[in-house]
Amino acid sequence: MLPITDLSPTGSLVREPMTAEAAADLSRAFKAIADPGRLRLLSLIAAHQGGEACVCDLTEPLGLTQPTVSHHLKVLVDAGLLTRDKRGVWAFFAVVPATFDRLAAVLSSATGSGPFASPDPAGSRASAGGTH
Amino acid sequence: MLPITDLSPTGSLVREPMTAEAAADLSRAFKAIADPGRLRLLSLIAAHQGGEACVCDLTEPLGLTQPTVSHHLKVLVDAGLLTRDKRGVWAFFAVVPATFDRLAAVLSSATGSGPFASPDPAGSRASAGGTH
DNA sequence: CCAAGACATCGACTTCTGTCAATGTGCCCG
DNA sequence: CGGGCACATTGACAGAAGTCGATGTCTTGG
Repeated sequence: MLPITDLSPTGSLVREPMTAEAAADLSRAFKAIADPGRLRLLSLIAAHQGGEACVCDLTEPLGLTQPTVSHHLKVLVDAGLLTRDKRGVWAFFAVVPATFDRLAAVLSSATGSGPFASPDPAGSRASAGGTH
Repeated sequence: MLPITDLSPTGSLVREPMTAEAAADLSRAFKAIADPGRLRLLSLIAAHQGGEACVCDLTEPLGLTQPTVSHHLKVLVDAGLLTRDKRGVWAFFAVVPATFDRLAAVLSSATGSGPFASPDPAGSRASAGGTH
């Protein structure tokens, strides 16, 4: 129900492996995007008039039924990637750029200082092999 | 088997919705990251000595069996997120920053010019509601 | 107040995914 | 050359996820 508590809960883990809790939170967010239909939904909504769209605008171009589209939209809203705004009979959905940025920051950290950054890209192979 | 053909196959779709093929490619990449164990694996490898680690270094901190860890590593290698380098009896895995950057670029495009960018964040609501 | 439209929810089904035990493969040391 | 070690593969299973038809809820228009 809650979108995402914290996408980088462990700022001190820059040089330490991610905790199981942090990994679970992150995986919840990435699972929401790891679906072809939902990716197309996000793209369709972003490319739509005014950056928002209702369900009836998305059902046909996706080739999925209305309940399925509604289900995917709920997943995206729960993940904090979309906002739902019900006006009259229609429900308008719009992207939340901040959430995308936070996820992007985690991934781009591979070449920066995040959880996927290599402290020593090439060197100190003295103890390579670890405890063996 | 092939890592990822192209993470942004449709550069011209900046203002057009993503194609089904592009969405399928992207979802394959994100599915690889959308798992708590694999996220921790990536983090563990990046934080390890020299930015690389073998299976035996990862089994115990993850709390998963060796076949399961090996399976996850294969998924990550197939997605182009890790490289495998077999030296002697050990197989060393290292992160591929370029792949992370490409995925991050797709997500950060929500506030830029990518597939998730809103052409008109607030305005031109004249035709809001589309065909209704 | 009733009918119609837009969307959400439910129930059921199929497929995908993560996990493990058991086994196979290749390398190294004695 | 034979035994042990690191890792990959296989087969089987439980749980999760995507999809649809049917139905419920709410709003608007007549």
